Amino acid sequence: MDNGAASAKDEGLLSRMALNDNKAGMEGLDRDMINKIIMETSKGSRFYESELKREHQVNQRIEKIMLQKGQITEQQLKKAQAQVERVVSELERGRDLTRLIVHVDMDAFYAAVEMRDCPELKDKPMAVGSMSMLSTSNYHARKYGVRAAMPGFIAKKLCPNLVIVPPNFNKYRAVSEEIREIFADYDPHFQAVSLDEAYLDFTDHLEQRQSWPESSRTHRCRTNSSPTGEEHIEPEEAAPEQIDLSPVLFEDSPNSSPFLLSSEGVCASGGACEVFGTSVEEAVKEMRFRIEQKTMLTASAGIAPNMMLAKVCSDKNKPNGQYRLPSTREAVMEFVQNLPVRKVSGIGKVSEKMLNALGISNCAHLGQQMALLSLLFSETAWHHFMQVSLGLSSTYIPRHEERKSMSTERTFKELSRAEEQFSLCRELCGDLAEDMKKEGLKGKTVTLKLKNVNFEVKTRAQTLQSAIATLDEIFAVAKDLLKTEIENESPQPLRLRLMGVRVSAFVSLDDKKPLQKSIIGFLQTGKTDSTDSTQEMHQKQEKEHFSNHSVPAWPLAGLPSAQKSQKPGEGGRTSEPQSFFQRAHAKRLQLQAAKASTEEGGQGRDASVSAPTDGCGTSAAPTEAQASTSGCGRLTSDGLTCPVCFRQVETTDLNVFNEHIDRCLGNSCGNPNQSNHPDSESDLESEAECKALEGVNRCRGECTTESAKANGDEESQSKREAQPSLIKDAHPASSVTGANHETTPQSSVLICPVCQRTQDTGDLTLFNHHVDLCLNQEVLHELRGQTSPPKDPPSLTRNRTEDTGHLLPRQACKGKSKRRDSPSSPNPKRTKGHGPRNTIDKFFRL
DNA sequence: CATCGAAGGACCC
DNA sequence: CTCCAGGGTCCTTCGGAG
Repeated sequence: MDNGAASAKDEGLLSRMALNDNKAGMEGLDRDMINKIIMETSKGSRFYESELKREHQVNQRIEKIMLQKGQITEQQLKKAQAQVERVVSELERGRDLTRLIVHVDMDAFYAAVEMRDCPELKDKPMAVGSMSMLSTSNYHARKYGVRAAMPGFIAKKLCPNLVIVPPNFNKYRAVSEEIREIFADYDPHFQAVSLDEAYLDFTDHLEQRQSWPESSRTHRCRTNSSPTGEEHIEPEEAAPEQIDLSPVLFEDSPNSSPFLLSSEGVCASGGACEVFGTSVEEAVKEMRFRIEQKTMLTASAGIAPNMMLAKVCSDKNKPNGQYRLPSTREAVMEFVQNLPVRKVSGIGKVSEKMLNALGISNCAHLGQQMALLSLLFSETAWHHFMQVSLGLSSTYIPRHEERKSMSTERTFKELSRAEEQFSLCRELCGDLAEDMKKEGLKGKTVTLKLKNVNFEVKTRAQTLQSAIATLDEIFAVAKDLLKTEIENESPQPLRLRLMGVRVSAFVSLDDKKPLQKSIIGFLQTGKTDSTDSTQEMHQKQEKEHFSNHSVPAWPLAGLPSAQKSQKPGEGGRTSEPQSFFQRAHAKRLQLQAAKASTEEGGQGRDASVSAPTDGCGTSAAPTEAQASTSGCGRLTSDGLTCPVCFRQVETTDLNVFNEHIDRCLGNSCGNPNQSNHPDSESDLESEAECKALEGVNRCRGECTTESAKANGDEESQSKREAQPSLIKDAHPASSVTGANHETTPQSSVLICPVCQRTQDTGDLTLFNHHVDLCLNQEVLHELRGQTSPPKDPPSLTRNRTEDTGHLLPRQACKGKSKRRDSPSSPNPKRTKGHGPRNTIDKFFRL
């Protein structure tokens, strides 16, 4: 093709194909050269054509939007502007700068782990992945333009010397466990985003930290020589007990006692000590320091008043650094003004391009164009944009909820023969069934995913009456779906390059009555930390889940075909009550913490954080040290040391070594997460158990899916029950729901999660009523700027319809406002207008 | 007319 | 020589069943 046409095409393609130097470690490279190579390598491939096509579609979307934009009248814009301003002030009113949210992110995680375990890789450009796809690359490789999500063969063109190491997830998982233990010390409710990333709320920790003696903020440098031989090289024969491997003072081990510290504090030989201050920065530094000491890997962190900002901040000083954004409106606004929209989590390539087309590239523009955006995008989308532009986002870190689906997919050369396709399908179903079994899942929907050699993806789903879980059951459905597709293509065979099977719409497996768990779970979370309550025991099976999805943020996922039709007057009534609920919970925890610390120096809850005298047994000592995978792969004269079995593996071949680790992990803890749910309430003696319990608490939702398996028969249901207060609204009609409600907390007592008082009733309706009242008061309290103490029971009848009050008053957690009953709202159930309108809801409306 | 399931996408890591 | 992953979540649109 001639240059003109080609370049024009490339121009558009670049946005999809070109490397985006969004990531750290890519400054100052010859981007043009790199892009040229990428293009030349891709040209003509099916993938390339596919991208071209998508690019085209995006362009059409943009054209459409531009067209709509052109038809907007002054009138409309003006009206929109007013509307926007209203929302802004509402959001502004709810701005919360009191929290200290931290986002931690390991640097080039997978690559770093591999480098740590194989020093030879240290000075070479390397990446983890395969010839077809890289997961991550080290900083050395990034200089060549090699980065995550880039196929290996292209990376090789950019950097012929690139070493590609196959990923070993089990190892990363093990390391991840280590850092999570540290995270838990600062926020037992932290949310793990992925193996190497997490959000933590440091607020409580900081509060307690203020009164900590210096000894509690002192940490020892590891004296072991690192495989990488980085810092102080030390004699091999490190301490026999490796006490020096673990930070001197910290919860889980006797080592953490100040006494021990002092004894070692002498820092006899080379064992230097680090003392950290009481500020957030210091606390975060300390955390990073500990991570490095323990795993020999570095992490970066961002400190800000909310999740979205923290995330952006953690990227600021990426390799091994941290950045704090002051908790003042001015600082936040200024920070946001210059923030490129693409940096915001949730705004990807497509969104960026569309916004760019509207002349919006940074958040300042975003704010300026809100009126326009509100007319061109869906409510969910523009609300999100609005929050971003104001530097607002969730200040409450939600724990992960239970998984919603499970799947397996595989890419292969080209598969056109039906028999092979069927057998592959069966194989996938088998794998999936196996995985599901591990977590005790059963689902009603089976989805078959197919991608042909032209990269066109197609999904076909079918929902059954009842949930299934076995190979045969899944295959029976998947097979039909596949068959239909094959027949559909008739004479022509399906030329597949990928096939996947997914199961969703989980239902509580086995005996457990679906419902109750959430209720009980919720109630119990109330006293989650009171270590003695027997309820604790049950709680592990329930996952409290405030239903909230406050997932990070997704702006215009689907295209927001500017529905200008969206009557402003009708708009989002949904508020995210959840936030209130969660806040109530959070607040409660805070109170407890405060109480605990004043009374006992934090014996119960947070023992892990504040207590050198931690009550959790003594067996812990070795835990941190030994568990450390950092010792892993330590090259010795004749091999590597397995971090799991601690045996020498006679090999220098990383792959062999990794396989060994896999085996060990497979045996010992096939499923670390689900393996230790303390079922007996008796043994809490060993620290290990304490930990396990703690893990249950904090992982609830994230990893306890198995024991807590999906509740409810349908998600809607589970959401509905998330909140006790809503229960009363449950439609009796729904047999399922109704039935579920019956399953009242048998042995446990009803304790109001808000006021903490035990309620003298077994009747959930009554109880819910009480909770509602409490909640309402709390909400009122907050809305009034807490000037007025809990006042009389909120008028349950009041109902101002006036303003279509959008957005929740305070922290608007990510979008999802448009749904009539925002799933994230504490009031999950669809209160179809009738019935006692949820009281919480009412509040939001005024 | 409100709800729901299916299909297609965007995004994240 | 080999020519772009896999696991998830959520949003939006659309059409048919209730």
